Amino acid sequence: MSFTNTIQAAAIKSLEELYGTTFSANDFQVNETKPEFTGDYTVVLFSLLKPLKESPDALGKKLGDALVKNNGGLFSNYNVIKGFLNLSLSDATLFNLLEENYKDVCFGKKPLNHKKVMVEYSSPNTNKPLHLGHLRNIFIGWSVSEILKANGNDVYKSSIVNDRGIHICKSMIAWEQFANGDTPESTHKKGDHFVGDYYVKFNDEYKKEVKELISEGTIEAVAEKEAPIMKQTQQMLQDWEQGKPAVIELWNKMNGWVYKGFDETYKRLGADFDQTFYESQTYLLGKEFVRQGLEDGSFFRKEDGSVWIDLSAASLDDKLLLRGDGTSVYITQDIGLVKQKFEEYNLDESIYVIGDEQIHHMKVLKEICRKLGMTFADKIFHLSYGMVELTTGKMKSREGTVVDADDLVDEMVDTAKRHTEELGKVKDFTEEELKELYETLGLGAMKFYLLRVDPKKRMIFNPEESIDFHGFTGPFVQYTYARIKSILRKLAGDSDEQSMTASSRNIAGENVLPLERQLIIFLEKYSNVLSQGADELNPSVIANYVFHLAKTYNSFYTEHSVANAESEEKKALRVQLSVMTATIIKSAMQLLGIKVPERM
RNA sequence: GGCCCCGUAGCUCAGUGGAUAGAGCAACAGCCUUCUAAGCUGUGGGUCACACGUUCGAAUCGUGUCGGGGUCACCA
Repeated sequence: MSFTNTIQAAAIKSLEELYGTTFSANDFQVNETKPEFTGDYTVVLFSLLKPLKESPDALGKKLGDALVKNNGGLFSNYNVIKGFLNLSLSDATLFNLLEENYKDVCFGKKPLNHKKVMVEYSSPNTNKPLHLGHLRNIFIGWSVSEILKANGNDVYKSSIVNDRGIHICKSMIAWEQFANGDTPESTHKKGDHFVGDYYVKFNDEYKKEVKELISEGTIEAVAEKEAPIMKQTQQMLQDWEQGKPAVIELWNKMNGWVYKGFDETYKRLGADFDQTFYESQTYLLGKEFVRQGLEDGSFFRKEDGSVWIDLSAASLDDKLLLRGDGTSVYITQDIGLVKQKFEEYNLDESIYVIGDEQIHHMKVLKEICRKLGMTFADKIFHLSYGMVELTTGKMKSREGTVVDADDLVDEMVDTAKRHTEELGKVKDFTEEELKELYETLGLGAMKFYLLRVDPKKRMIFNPEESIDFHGFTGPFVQYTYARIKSILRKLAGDSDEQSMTASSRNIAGENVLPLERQLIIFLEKYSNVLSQGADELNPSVIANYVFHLAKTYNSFYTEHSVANAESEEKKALRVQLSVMTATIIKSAMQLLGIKVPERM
């Protein structure tokens, strides 16, 4: 229960004693007091005035008096401005809050819900390397998984690899025709980039052939179908489905190159999966499923042999499930996979991290499951996130405006290196330590940048201005952490951390200063933010919180000294505040997949 | 055209019923002999797209208009 709720419960109790009727949480609001007013929490009185036939001032005074008197010193005093009753917490309350929170955060409080959830994310095609869009997807998927875990759920991270289909054959054909036996090893290229180059090569060649045919008098639509390289590709897809050994061998070889490249990138990004599904397997499940559905009359066949489902009941159009020639379409494998997921893992929820362009697709998938009486239809959740666009418009691979994931990471790590060298604070670091620090900072900046925005919203990335290292950024938060650790290292010289953080209870005589008060109250909110992040499946909630926490600490830090505090008691309090802040920063950043350095 | 999402400072974004709408960047002015200046403090910057409505109270809820995007494939 959050502290706001505690206060509301106290207010309800007081109101009931004062007026002899019952009240509920919906009758009035309790908020945090705005900084320009005195107080910590505010009871908004307006909604109570009419039913109680009171004036704002009279009600404020009655309720304020009662709250101060009846809660064992919870509040020190109050003030009433217009319809707002502002309550100030007593120092004793603040110490208690800190103490309780300290125990929860530093020694762990396990939340209650215990759902089995699968989070599917990344889901790349094996014909080209990962790009900026994948990065947003990967960071959101990974972070949401960790946030759900931190709230006590069993989470399986999964990925579906789109490893078959005409687009995969395109890069295969191009390699066969133009590579002269080159490999990633022989060209010293990362496998996914190597294969991606042949995908581009295919498109160049295809365009050339179409143009040639048109110049020979073929009309465009025909030329597009008749271009020799396209016909060869279609033939290859058929050969693949029939399992022709040479094609399968090539397919395995090239996908192997791509996986090696992906693994490298995932490793660097810190992304991991408990289960990887392959479309080359799930599409067979889907086909089998369609066969059954056709038998029991859930689906129908048109004259050309294609198979459909009627979704008019959900006011959607008929949906194609299998082509006339028996090959499967995009949604066919999805149906196979959804069934497999729920049957094998007994899930309470299956979350798909997919772009918002596929909202309709996911709606259709859900509707198909529902129509087929699959009980898990309502446990499918599409976590749709907005596309990442560039200031110059959309990313298009054909126009070469795609921001490559590996390139961007390299660039960020380089920038981190440059900044660090300019500041020159870690000259005593070894090569290894420096390398690690640059990765921590570069990736931290990038992840924070992509996660601080609400996933649902589209976001715009300006490739000209590189991602910042100042202000509302990962490195800002990392820096705050490093500064705290620096203080604690110095203090650890005279006493160990245990006794440093022992207790602030014996400082009751001291006044808690405004900046200390602010920190204590802000720290208390963390557990709420955690559950909010899980409820909304939204890492940006965490990112925003941890930034404000760091900001609050920095203000405190510049005003008050920890090591040279006015008294030993003050020092104990400030050490405890520092330890708490560092612990929460580390934990929150971990949920975003961001490491924090001891020094920077 | 139908359905869905979005519109808040010059830019990138917070803020889903409460007080004078906030941050970061950019601009300007200050702060390092004291725990790390990747920091802190301050100044300027707003018709919360527009209109009407609901409410004691609306950026937030409802309706409509305008503007931007997505989608409605035998592409994935």
